[in-house]
Amino acid sequence: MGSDRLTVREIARLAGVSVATVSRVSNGVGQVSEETRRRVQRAIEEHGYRPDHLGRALAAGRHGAVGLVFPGLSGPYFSELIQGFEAEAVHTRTSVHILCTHLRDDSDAQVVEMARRVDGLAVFGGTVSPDTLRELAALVPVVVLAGEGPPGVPSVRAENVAAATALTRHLLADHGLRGLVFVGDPRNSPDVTGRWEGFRAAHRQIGLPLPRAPLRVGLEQHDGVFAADQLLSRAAPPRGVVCANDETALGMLVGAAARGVRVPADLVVTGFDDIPMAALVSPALTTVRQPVRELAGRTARLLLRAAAGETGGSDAALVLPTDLVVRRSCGCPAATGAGPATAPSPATKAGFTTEADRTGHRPATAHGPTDKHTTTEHDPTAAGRRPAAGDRTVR
Amino acid sequence: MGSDRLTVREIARLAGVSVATVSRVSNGVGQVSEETRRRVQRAIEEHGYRPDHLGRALAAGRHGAVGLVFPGLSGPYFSELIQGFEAEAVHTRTSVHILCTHLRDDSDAQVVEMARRVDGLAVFGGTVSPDTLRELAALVPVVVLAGEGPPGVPSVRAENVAAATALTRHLLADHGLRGLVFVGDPRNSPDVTGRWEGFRAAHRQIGLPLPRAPLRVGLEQHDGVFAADQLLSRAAPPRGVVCANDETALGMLVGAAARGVRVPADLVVTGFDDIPMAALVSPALTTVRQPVRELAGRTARLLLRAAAGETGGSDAALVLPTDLVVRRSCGCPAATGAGPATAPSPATKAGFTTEADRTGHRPATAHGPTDKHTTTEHDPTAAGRRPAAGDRTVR
DNA sequence: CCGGTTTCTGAAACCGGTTACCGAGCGGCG
DNA sequence: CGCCGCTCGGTAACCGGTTTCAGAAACCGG
Repeated sequence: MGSDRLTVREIARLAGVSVATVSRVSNGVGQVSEETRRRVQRAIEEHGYRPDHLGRALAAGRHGAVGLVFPGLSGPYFSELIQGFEAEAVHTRTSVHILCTHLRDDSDAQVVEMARRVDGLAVFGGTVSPDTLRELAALVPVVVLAGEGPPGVPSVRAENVAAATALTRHLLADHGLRGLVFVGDPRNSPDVTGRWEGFRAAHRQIGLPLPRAPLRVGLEQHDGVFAADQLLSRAAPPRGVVCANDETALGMLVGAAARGVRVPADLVVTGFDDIPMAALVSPALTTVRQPVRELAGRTARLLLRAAAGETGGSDAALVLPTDLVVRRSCGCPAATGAGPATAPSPATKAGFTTEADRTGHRPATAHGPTDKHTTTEHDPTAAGRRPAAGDRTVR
Repeated sequence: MGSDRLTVREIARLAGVSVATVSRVSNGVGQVSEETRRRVQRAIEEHGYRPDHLGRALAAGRHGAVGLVFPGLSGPYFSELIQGFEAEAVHTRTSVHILCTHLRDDSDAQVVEMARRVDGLAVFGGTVSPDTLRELAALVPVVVLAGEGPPGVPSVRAENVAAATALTRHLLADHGLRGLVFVGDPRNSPDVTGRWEGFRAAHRQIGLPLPRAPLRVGLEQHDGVFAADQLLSRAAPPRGVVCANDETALGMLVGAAARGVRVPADLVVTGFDDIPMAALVSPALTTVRQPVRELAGRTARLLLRAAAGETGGSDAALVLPTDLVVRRSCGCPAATGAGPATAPSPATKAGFTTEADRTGHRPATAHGPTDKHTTTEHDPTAAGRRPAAGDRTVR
């Protein structure tokens, strides 16, 4: 009558076998005669037995979970990233623990705490200190997402510097703009740092004096509105702004519209990321397309492999290619399928993307500037994003 | 020389005590002499020992984790919700597992699987079938977030029906609009269902024929742009739209602007949620404010208490009050602090919110229509959202 | 000096699984 | 008929903690 909670031993008693046999049947390993298997199977189903995750995890020495650390959820970029990551993880029956460090000062300790509950950790670039990152890497496999880790820690990110350079050169050289302002805080994240670097590099390459300090604002849409208020109330408002991401740029558009400032006639605005709205606003946003879903997928797969104990984990930094997407907000005419009014920046390879179907593959061309740690690959399984008709993409 | 991995037994050996003593010291429970405590403490610190989470969890019969199930991450609403939930959980050293069910057909099985790895589950309304919900509730404590659960399962949601009714009545009665279109899919989530219900109720109350079927689109900004394309290309475009959320409404604004349709002169647009951008666009969006952060916090606290084994869990449905926020997109003049041009809908209590400070408390007035399961409370610890200057809020 | 507390510590059971190892039973073959 | 090898299934150790229980030592009042 010791029919307490449902455990292996209980099921074993009910089926008249040993715990080893129950475990063998429930896991489908080892040799069990057909007759015994059936008997055990029946006992399992009859009582709705499901092995306890903790016991199993303890025995296996594996949590069956990975962690995802990010600063906070702002905008489609993070949403997409998290969803992509989660989708990949759930695919391998691994659960995902999240940790938002945003605005928390004791976050490093919490990340370390989390590291003890998972088999691997994906850390968004810039969310934890390098020291802590090393400490984590000593505990569990770690992959840095959208940033670079210390030596030995693999990372996955999108190319930012060259893309930002090309974008800025397009404004400086092709449109002849001067006095551009960068909107975003480079200290915010490695992504923004890279974009700011590219912004400066373009000025250097063209032979212009280095730009002024960036307008340090957050990455959300209302931050862009705020930035517009700041910039457009100046005595001499800038003729163009390079925003750290699309949200900010969209906010800038809204702020400009509220003041009657016309884009691109009075003010040129560019974004970064190519979120769905970027193609839908008017004027459509000139921006840089980032393969967010693939970024997330790659990170997840890399991490899951490492978490599963596969030692063949590359410690390389994976850099995914990005595309400059030229639309109207930079002052270019609406694309009609004909060539651009001005030649694209010489540092980039120009090309047109025609309407591609949902599963269309993007060609696996290696991106230009790569350092020795940099690999550029293409994953044919990742679904490409459908470019809006009429987009002109420059790589 | 058996200095293998760091376990209690290993530390016990090193400190020359028993495992029980190590456990006592590391947990700070029981009686341990000062001298022994120091010796054990030293061994722990010297080797950087931290008890394994799995072993501890197995012994305690508690995972130290809760799950959060939601359809997908779209827009600030979900972001805010998740961040609020996570913040509350991390506060009690509980980790958060996430599961996006979006577009996955086998999600019910995955939710059940997740239930075996956590001490409690917060399930977003409409993401799992009622049957599965009951199954889950038998396994672990469950709280339904933004929706209603089966009897015995507590839930937390914001008031939708009355708010949507008031909003729609405002358009119908105060602005005299007819032929309104509801933009959003009521099957999408309980929230949208409630808003659609309120939309219909307002027509009924005014004595108008029931409105046509809603324009079924998603909840993201680009869905709103799509909806604008659909509606504005009709032979007789509607004079007003009630959008299921602010994102859609913002997209509608963008789509209207692209076609030269003026809001509110040619088209009246309203939203729902009062996300930060709603007050910043022009015209500023008339919408309904929802206490998202509090929604998340309440849910989390309710769940965490239940997960900790406290039996005093109320199985009530908690309904948080919402505010109608009248701005310009409905056709009302810019608020100047003076009275409204037209009287607010008689079903609602009108009032002005002046600039409140960040920690300002909202008065704990009970909301009108409450059923027997409904409680309306006010949590003084939840930070209020700062209303934009000039907003007119109606409750 | 002695019985009774109180304080401290350790051995061992337990949480719920997995699995190494071993022995029993059986069929086939020399 | 005896031996070998294979299949099947059970015993017990183990994963890494917590906790019960009992015993030893110290302490106290009478």
